[in-house]
Amino acid sequence: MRSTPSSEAFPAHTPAAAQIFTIVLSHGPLARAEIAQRAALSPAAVTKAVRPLIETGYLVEDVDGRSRPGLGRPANLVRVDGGRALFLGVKVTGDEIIAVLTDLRCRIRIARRTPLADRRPAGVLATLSDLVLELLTEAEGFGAAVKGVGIAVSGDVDRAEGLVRYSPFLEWRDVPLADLAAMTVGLPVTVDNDVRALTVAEQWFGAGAGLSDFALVTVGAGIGCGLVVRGRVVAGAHGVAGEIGHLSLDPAGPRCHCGNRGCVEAIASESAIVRDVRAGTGVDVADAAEALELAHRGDPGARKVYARAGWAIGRAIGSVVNLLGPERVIISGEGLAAYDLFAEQIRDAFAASAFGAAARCDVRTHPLPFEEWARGAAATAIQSFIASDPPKEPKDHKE
Amino acid sequence: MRSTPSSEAFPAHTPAAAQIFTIVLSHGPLARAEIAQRAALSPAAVTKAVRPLIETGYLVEDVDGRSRPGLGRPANLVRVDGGRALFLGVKVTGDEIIAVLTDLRCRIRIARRTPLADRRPAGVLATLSDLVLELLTEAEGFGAAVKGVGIAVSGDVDRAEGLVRYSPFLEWRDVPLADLAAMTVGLPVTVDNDVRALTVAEQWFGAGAGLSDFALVTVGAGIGCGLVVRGRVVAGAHGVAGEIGHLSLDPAGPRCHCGNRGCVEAIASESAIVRDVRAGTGVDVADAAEALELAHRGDPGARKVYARAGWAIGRAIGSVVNLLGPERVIISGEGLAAYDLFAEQIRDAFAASAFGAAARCDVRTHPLPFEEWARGAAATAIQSFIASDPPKEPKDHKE
DNA sequence: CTTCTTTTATTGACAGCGGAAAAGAAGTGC
DNA sequence: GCACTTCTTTTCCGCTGTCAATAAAAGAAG
Repeated sequence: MRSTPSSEAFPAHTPAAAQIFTIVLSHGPLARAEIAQRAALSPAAVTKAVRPLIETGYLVEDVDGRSRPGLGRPANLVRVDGGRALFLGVKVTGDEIIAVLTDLRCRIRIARRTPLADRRPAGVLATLSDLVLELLTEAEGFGAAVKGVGIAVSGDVDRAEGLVRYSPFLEWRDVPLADLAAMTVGLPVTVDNDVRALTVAEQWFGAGAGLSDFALVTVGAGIGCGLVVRGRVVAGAHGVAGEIGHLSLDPAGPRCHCGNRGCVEAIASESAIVRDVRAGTGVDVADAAEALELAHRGDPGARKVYARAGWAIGRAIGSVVNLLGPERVIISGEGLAAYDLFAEQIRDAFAASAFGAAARCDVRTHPLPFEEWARGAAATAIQSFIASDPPKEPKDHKE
Repeated sequence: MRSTPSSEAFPAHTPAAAQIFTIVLSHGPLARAEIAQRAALSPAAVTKAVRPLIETGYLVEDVDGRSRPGLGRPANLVRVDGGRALFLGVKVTGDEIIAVLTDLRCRIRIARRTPLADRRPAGVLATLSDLVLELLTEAEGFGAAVKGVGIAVSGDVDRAEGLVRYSPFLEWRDVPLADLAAMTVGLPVTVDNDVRALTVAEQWFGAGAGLSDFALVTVGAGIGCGLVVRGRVVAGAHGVAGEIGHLSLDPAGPRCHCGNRGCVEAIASESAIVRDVRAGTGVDVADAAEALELAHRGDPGARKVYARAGWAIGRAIGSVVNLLGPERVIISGEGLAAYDLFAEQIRDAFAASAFGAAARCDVRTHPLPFEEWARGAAATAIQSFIASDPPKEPKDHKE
């Protein structure tokens, strides 16, 4: 069976051990006693679960970790040894592939991007494999094995099956990407929707760490949303969830490619902003960057467009908050470059639409460098590795 | 401790046993083998978990239950003995209290309603206690003990604490209703938001049985929504969730009491419909029933108002579906009396706004007699009883 | 400097849950 | 009656996590 080279499995046989590891992963060095509290387990159980993880090197005792200068015996802190394992994260967009090599703590060691010539599955797979193999050879210098590969694709993705059901940008339908990729790279492969992948990264290593209910809103070429409810990323019964971009906010608004009017994406996506800035100012801006510059130079027409985008985003966040009551909403994405232009409108529109106690929700931003999407993919690989929630193993194709 | 008379606890000590009981409760008579499948347990585990439940009388073997006329040994079906325990469900509205006595399968045995003179906590509590005690004496004829009381209140309710944080209709703030009621009735009391309570009833005994992801939309005096994600009712980090009524659909729409424009409630609630029918027809209809009659008689102005309400409801459902991807949406509530007037618009607006695979969601209606809200409250009591998720016990006030 | 208090960590005994395998039970078809 | 199938139960067993007791590592108190 388990034919992958050097693939001793992760020694968290029990769900509790995986939970403990995840807690330590998200919350830095921790005392066993505190782990016990957070996991609602007895200290003894923690000791026993931690031991094999230390013996295999996934956890280490923090030597200088002497905390609590007050009473009692000081705690022996435990943390995850990031260098113990490596992972690859790959984000496939319509015109390029971004790949990162991360450690077990999802810290990026190397990042690479390659333009994508051919969007068809075979073409993507070829480019992807080259990039992955390149990173795999480079990874050899880091003294740890690569334990898994995560791939993030926008669209309707079935993670359990490793199947890309439909991706509009790539024009794919029912591509068994996990199996295909696993065959060429010889490692376990996890495939997930890009926004959900980013949400996992945020949940474990970012602004959502420790929260059981939060939402991640991405603003950029599209408007996306990842949802975490009771500590789990929402995937929806049909693999579709968080489609915040097509909430319709104004029946008199601009037409959207989805057929409706006044969708958030039809108002606040990059292409919508470029279109509206052109129409509103007469200046023939070529892309989002130029539109942004025009607004930053103070052009009132352009600023108005951004203000409206902020209104739409704030309204959309209000809808999410009213429906799910998250503890926090994290706004991220390339669109944050324009944040100063619509921060106020987002806040106002959110405050106006949030109902009752939902308004207590903490709305904040989190910058998102371009490798972040690929890092999200790596996070899903780490998640699969820990859960031993078997990703697509190279060989056996079970059903 | 456990001082409640005749309160031998429910003998499902393990989560698995509670899960098994819930499965049998929702899915009628079942063979142990099928229970094992649904619960992802071994048949042996089911046998062992079922035995004490049968010994205590909560489950019974269906004598005539010989299924599967085909091959193999016929199954011995097991079902919940509804008559083994009784529960009370109470719904508190602004001007009346509705109470039902149900059995363990949440079938209504008696229903009562009493007008409410005084909305202040003390007044409500007095009326509620009278009604509950009346039902408790009547319950003595049914040969089973009442095991718990559920109370449903609209607004912001913290079920874990049994606390009504804020109820606009009652003008309550931070009323520890569960403790207060438990003291006067001497039984465990569960307090929950009314829509969530109804959602529990739907999840266990109604159109949501067996589904892990669905939404319940109630149309009536207000527009509410209960959400079930991965088999659990969503309560939100701050106790607010499913506030579908204040999704804003049209910035040019009618003003809502929440301060916004074009909220679903400002278009499709009973009061909004009455207001708009008056304005649109010139007929001074007194209430929703008259408005409905006018529309049913074919008045085009009135019909238009209902059509617009249908549009708003369909849009709201579309938003829920885009965000959460439920398997099914159940439309219910007193507003269903007008369903023939806006069914088409709901369907169309939903279809137009649902994105991609989310459109596969099954949207259906489910009638809702007036006692149903109280039945929802009883369902929460049953849920607390099974989970032994301790509701508010009469005596000890821990924390 | 010794002793007490406080908190953390570990150990070993133990209970209980759930699985595997095998046997038993209750039918149909031949 | 016999073979076959499927459901149910029994027995045994491993494993997980709790409990209670103990060790360990400090500061505080006298």
